[in-house]
Amino acid sequence: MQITSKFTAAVHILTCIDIFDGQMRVTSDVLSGSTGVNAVIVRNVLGQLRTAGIVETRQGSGGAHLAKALDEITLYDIYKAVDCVDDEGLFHFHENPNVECPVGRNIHKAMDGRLEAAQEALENELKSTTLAQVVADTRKIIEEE
Amino acid sequence: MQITSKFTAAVHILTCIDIFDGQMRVTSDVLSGSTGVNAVIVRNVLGQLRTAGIVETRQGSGGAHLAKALDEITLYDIYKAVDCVDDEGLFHFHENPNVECPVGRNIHKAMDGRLEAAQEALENELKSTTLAQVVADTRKIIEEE
DNA sequence: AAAGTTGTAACTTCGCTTGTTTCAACTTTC
DNA sequence: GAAAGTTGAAACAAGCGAAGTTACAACTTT
Repeated sequence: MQITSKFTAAVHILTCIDIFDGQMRVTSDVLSGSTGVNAVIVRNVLGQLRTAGIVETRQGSGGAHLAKALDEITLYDIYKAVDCVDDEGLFHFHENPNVECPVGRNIHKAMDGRLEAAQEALENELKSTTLAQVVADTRKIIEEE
Repeated sequence: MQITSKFTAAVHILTCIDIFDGQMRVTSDVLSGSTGVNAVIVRNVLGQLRTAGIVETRQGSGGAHLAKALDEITLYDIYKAVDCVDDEGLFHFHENPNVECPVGRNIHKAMDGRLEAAQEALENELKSTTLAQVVADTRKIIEEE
């Protein structure tokens, strides 16, 4: 099992927008070309990022722009925006533990806190990284090529 | 996307083995009854846990037993045993970034370290929790019922 | 008015997770 | 040693979600 590639695609998309905005009109077609992700999927991702207040797009005119400063966008913001995990959480509990069994009816309670803590550890790490860092690294690697 | 329920099922299974071993023969049927998970799946999970050196099972005789002390089994050991994530890692990178594009051919390098750090944060949290803690909590909740 | 772009819905494809069926190999018990 | 119960494993089916695809209305710019 893996976290949807929409997440890495979204980071890629935002990095492109930052780097190419001003030089060209960054349309969903351009972004599809760079990411290798279908243009409709790109537009879906852009839609989710727009809902989250991370980018600005408009029908007709074409070209996406960042709606926030790079260092105000964390990887967690992006991860949340593209719905990597739903309300159920990262871990999928087996669905029919037997309530007739003392373990079956209590295992959920015994585990939930620990599963949440693990998920939180992941998310805190994502919160501590900003898009500014990723873009800076990308620019640096490009310059060193 | 979610981490396979085999993980929580495995923890449930191990908890049952610890609590019921001695009182009854803890067969895959018994475990299937408590977890609500198909008995064949239970046997698969037990097989993975056996490969990892966490439980002992034998053909014919029936009944699983723990192969280690409770406090020597971490949630991470179980998570690894049941193959929650493969070698690719927890995050799924979009597969065809365009190497003609400076961002496309470098985004992987720019992100990989940070994705690994996030995954590690999750796994470290799982490493810090032992089955002993989960079983202790489960017993406590049962007593308080 | 024409051309290009976004937003969205409906459908398809593919792979993964879980369940199911089946059966050989093994152990215990009578 | 035969019967009953259990494990291990393979093969197949069903269901679900991710990603791609097609199609088109709404919008902007020229």
